[in-house]
Amino acid sequence: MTSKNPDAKAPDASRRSERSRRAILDAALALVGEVGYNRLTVEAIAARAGVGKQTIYRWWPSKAAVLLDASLALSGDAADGGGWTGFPDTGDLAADLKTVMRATVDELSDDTYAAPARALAAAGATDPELGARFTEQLLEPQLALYEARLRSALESGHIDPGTDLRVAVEMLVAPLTYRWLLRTGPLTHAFADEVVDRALAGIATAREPD
Amino acid sequence: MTSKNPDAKAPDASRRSERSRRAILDAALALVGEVGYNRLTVEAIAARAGVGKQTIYRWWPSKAAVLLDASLALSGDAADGGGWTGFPDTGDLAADLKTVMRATVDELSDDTYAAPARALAAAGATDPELGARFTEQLLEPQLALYEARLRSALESGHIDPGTDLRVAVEMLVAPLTYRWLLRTGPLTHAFADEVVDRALAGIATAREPD
DNA sequence: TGAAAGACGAGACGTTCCGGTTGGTAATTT
DNA sequence: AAATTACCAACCGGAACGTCTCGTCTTTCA
Repeated sequence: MTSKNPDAKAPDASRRSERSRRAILDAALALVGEVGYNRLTVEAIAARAGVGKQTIYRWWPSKAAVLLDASLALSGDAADGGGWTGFPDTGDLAADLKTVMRATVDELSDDTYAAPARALAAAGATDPELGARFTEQLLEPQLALYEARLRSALESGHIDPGTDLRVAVEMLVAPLTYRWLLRTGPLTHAFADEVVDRALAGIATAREPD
Repeated sequence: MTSKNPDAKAPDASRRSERSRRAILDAALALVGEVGYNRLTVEAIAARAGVGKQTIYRWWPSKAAVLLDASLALSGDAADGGGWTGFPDTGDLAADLKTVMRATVDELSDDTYAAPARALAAAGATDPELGARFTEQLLEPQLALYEARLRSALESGHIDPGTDLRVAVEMLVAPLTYRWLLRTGPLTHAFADEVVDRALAGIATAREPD
């Protein structure tokens, strides 16, 4: 597992088959939605993709890594397509946050996107190395968008200057993720709105600036 | 796996060996701390406990179920021992919450307790049935304690009467769990304090009552 | 008190899947 | 044209699964 073959022939990336790569990622996404992460096997991915197992093992160290790449490609496609890249900034912080967090609720309720994300979050919780990559590559970019929006609000005086923005971001995002992963309650737009309102009350400046 | 044998002879619980049961739970807890959840096997649990595999399969449907029972026993022991059962209620809500949440931070940083909890949370995220039992039997009792304390504060006028206490509880607990599971930052007493202060600001009454 | 029932420890069994390897094929480079 | 290299397919030991069969021991009941 951990021991690398010293004669490991570094594969030539320039000769890599893009067709196979896409087929593998697509198959992984489809299968994790059908059978779940635990029953997901490299063999099944290879069979579904019409690919030899070796082709998978050549380019990825584990099924978790395959799924991470697949999710990255998925979110990349979403960004290229209709999805937003930047955070809305209409000047109304609460409204902007609700817009995004409602969209997040919808996303987490859609199994096409949620199944692999859930699988990765779970796998990352017990596998520190994978968890680090998951958090860094998928989660942090999202959190950075929130933080940028909050910084904008802070600079325009809507947020208490003493606020730790990182903590503020997590207080917004964590309740949603918590309910989603642990299923402690329904994940609704109303819940998202309530979280935004309560969290903002905790960091807002007492009066409207200017 | 899922199909139950129709001729499944229900084992007679009254004849169950308490000695074996404890040995199995202890072995499961010890092993999950040593090798982690992924490498935890039923065979190893049986060997460590000095027990036949069948004895495990007779009483539990999966290794996850074993670990859940083990964790329940663990938290039960903690409650019987030095642990607190009721929530502190000194009249100072913020102080009481910080006391408990700092203790939670310490608990989540201690691998004896955290390793099985992390494994269960992860397994429950992908296995809805297990997740439901985990949430219901381990999580909800904890959340209920928080909610009771908040209700006390609400009745004594320290909290806005319009507050949804359930949401308030999750806004307190979720950030801690989030950092713990996803490792987005250090899990410290300072973080717990900050969360309490910010969350309370969002639900506190504007002035001290009476 | 003796026999039946049932849980127990130990471990063999067939299955599934893993991770790695080999062989033959197709495609690109030289 | 020849060599290189990724590709697909197939096969191999090993690990763990879940089921099962023993012989032993305790409990229950006739």
